[in-house]
Amino acid sequence: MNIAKAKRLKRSFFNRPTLQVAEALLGKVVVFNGQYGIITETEAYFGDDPASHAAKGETPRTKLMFGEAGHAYVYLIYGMYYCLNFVTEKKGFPAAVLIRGVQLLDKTNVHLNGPGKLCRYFGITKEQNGVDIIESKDLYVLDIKKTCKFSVSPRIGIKVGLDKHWRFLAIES
DNA sequence: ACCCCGATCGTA
DNA sequence: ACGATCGGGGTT
Repeated sequence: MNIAKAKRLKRSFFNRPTLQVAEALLGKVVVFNGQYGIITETEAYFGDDPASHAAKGETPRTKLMFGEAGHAYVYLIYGMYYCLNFVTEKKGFPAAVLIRGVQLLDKTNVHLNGPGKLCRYFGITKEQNGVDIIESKDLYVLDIKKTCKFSVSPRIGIKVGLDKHWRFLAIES
């Protein structure tokens, strides 16, 4: 895996239908402060889906989901865990992809399975909320041009929108 | 000012 | 199965 030659994902990658982005992010590498994680699990939240934070309209917290694609949306959940999302689709349309799991590049035996574990290990907090991952020197995603086999399922930890199979899980090789 | 609850996780 | 822990957002 030639990380050194890998290029960052451009805004156009994120500025398209959220389900496409959620699927395409599998196998890409999220980078934060020199730490590398191969994305293994994602979930899509967009439009008027009742499970989305933005379902009831734009608020101070959710305004990022309505903003330009390619920004980080980080929120605190259950008073103790942060969750990392990447905003997708055109400005004005609320959408984001939740990063639920990564495999560490340099510790292949460590699998951070769960959005809270991922942020805790990487040290991602509210500080990263709103970061432009196309321009940031600290937080971005590398395109290693790998296509993944994957399965889909309902999203985790929600009580509504369970009819939508918008969770994408890379199949172990 | 108050109340409810959540895109989770570790322990039991 | 359940408790920890706290901010967002709606209601009084």
